Order: sequence, then C-alpha cells, then structure tokens
Amino acid sequence: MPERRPRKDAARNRAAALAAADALFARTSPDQVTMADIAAAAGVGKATLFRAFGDRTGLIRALHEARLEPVRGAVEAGPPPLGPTTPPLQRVPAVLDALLCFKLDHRHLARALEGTESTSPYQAEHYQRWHELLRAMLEPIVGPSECGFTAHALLAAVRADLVERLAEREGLPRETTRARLADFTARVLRTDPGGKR
Amino acid sequence: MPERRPRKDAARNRAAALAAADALFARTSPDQVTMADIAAAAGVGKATLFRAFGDRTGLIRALHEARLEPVRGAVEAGPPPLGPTTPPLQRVPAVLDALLCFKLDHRHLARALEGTESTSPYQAEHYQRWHELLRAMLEPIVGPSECGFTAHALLAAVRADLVERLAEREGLPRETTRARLADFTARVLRTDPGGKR
DNA sequence: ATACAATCCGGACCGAGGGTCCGTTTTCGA
DNA sequence: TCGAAAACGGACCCTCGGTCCGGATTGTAT
Repeated sequence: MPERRPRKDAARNRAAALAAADALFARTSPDQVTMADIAAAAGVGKATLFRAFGDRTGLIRALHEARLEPVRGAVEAGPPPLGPTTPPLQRVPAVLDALLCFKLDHRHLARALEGTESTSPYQAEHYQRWHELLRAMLEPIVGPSECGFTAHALLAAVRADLVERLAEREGLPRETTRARLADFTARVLRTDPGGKR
Repeated sequence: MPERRPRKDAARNRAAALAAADALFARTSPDQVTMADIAAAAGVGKATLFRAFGDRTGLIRALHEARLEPVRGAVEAGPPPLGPTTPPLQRVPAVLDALLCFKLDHRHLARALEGTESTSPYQAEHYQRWHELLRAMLEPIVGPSECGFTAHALLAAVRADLVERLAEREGLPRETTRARLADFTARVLRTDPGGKR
C-alpha cells in the first residue's frame, strides 16, 4: 500500500490554507477567525479546508505541529543543552525554556490550539509526548512516585494562556519571564538558580 | 436607591435554574449541556435563564461562586490552617490543598467555568483574587520579584482540567493527588514535605 | 376585594458559524 | 489524447447562544 501522495492542487491548497490561517491568527484573536475567513483568505472553498484537515481542530493542530517541529527536532536529536546527551538537571530547565520561548513567539497559535481542543488539552498527543519526556528526565531527580505530577505541574507553568497573560496583560518582557521560569524550575529541582549558565 | 429585591417567582426560578444546571453538569460533560437543556430541566423558558444570568458564562460563574463560597469564607476569615492568622509557610500549602479538594469535589463545575470563559480564565476576577492572596503570602518567602510568577505557577498546578485528568484519566486516588501537590508545593517553598502535618 | 402598574415569563424567532452535499473542474496515468 | 479518480467550491443544513414581545404574575394603593 504505497500511500499514493496527494495531487498537486491538493498540496498547493493545503499549504495556502496553512499560510492564510497563520496570518489571520497572528492578526486577531483566534476565536474570531472563522473557517470561512480562512477559506476566503486562502482563495479556496470552505469544503477544501475540511477535506484537508478534518475539522477546525485538525487545521490548528497541523499548523501548530509544523511550527513546533524545529523545537521538537532540537530536543529529540540536537546539541546540548536541549539534546538528549545533556544530563537531566540542565536539560529540564532548557526544555522548559524552549517551550516558553515557543509559546512567546507563537502566542496566537498556541492559544488557538489550547482553546480549540474541544476537550482538555491534556489528551492531545503532543502534550503526552512532552509529559513523557519530562517525566523520564525528572524520575532520577524527584523520584519515581513524584515525577509524573511534577512533570504536569511544570508544564502547567508554561501553558499558553498563562504565558499570554504574562506577556500581554502584565507586560512582562521576554527575558524577565524566562528568568522567572528558570527560578521557579530551579526551586522545583532544588538547584541553584542560574546553575548552568 | 434601596435595591428593591426581586420578585418571588424570579427568585424561585433562579434557584431552580442553578439546581438544574448543577445536576446536568454533574451528569455529563459541561460542553454538551445546552442552555435549552438547562431551561427545560428547570421547567423554565430559555429567556428566563438569560434574564437572570446574562449569558451562559454568567450562569456558570454564579453556580461556581455559590459552591466556592464556603472555601472562600474559610480562607478569608476562618480558623487555621486556612485562615489569615496562619503564617505563610503553612498557609500556602493549606490554601492550595483546599483549592485542589474543591476542584476534585466539583470537577464538572470547575471545568465548566474554565471551559466557558470565552477568553482565558485569567481574567476572571475570582482568579485574580486567588492570585493576589497567594502573591501576598509568597512575597516574604520567595521575594518580591518572583512572588507574582510563583503564584501563577502554583495555581496552574491545580487547574481544573489538569485535576480532572489526574483523577479521571490517570485514576489517581484523592489522597495521592493531595500528597503529590503537597510535595510539589514544599519543593517550591523549599520546605520539608509534610512539614506542617 | 379590586384595579392597575411594574415586573417577569416563555416559546417563537434570529444570526453566526462549523460542517456537509453534489454537480463541476482538475489532475494524471495509460 | 482520453477517461476515471480525485479534488474543488459554494450553496445548504443544523445546532446553539441570545433576543423579542404578547400574555401571565406579583405587589401595591385604594
């Protein structure tokens, strides 16, 4: 079953839709961008969107994954301090920082994702991947019984809507936010703040 | 302007609506309970709901506040370890534990609230109250620059959808979840786990 | 008791937006 | 070049939050 690849127009329209959605989401709050808007901006019929992505969530998820891919790659097989060769005590804060930066750079996107997952964001498989990664790194640090919860709690500290509030409503500059998260992480890991820097 | 109190039938219908909503939310996922459902279950017209609560969010918020009121009272003016006479190092974990227990006991409700706030839950005034309370308590512990973020991060650890996932999907028993949160809090405060017990 | 004004009731109605249908157009292997 | 499989797109449907307005209730003044 050679998984015959999609037709040329299908590929082109899919790309156009992703680009249009990205642009629209960047300009206004995601929950006031309708599927019809996206279709129009992409110069495409509405049904084409649904055929390509299934539903609204699928579209946003696809967009999110495309943008997140570099980060994921860097974590799974990149150089230190993100890559897998780094010891957990330095890698955990590095991964959280990377996640934070991603959400800062793509606020609209991350928020669109968490806001659209009809059910809680915790069932999204990408969440489960991050959680498992963190859990494994935390196990030697906080012990096997606590590592699961700790991973959840640390991820909760970089949830998109919280990050957005810090950046938008409280007006925290990027570097300040990163420093706060680093301090917080250090407390949880019981290390010295800035220990690796 | 003596704020003439509402008519008897208005009060009765309001109560009926709250009760019906509570029952329905308890039975199925909040996002598949429509306003028409609630009206029907309360034996009331749909417009009555909107007149009494403004909109869907208002209804859920009213319900939430009614149920949360005891906890709020205990924290604002109750006996230790929740009340204001307790020193921060013991009060912070106590408040978080109370919040966790509330969300465990009223999963559906808390989830309905966070899921309905059209915009992120962080603008809800009740969130701001909790945050300010925690922030003030944390200030002497973690310092003035970090206390704000730390308060956010700790509150994030008891967010309704996370709690629901722990309880429902991962099947953690109540006491286990409480213990994990206590451990996590202790790490953040740099105290010994179970220090106050 | 009675009448009257203010308030509330509730079901029909509206508009927006996610998702589908189906006749037409495009692609692509033979 | 040709024909079938795949994709297109815009009209259409349906659900659901929210509003409207004629009729019923309540409280009050006489």
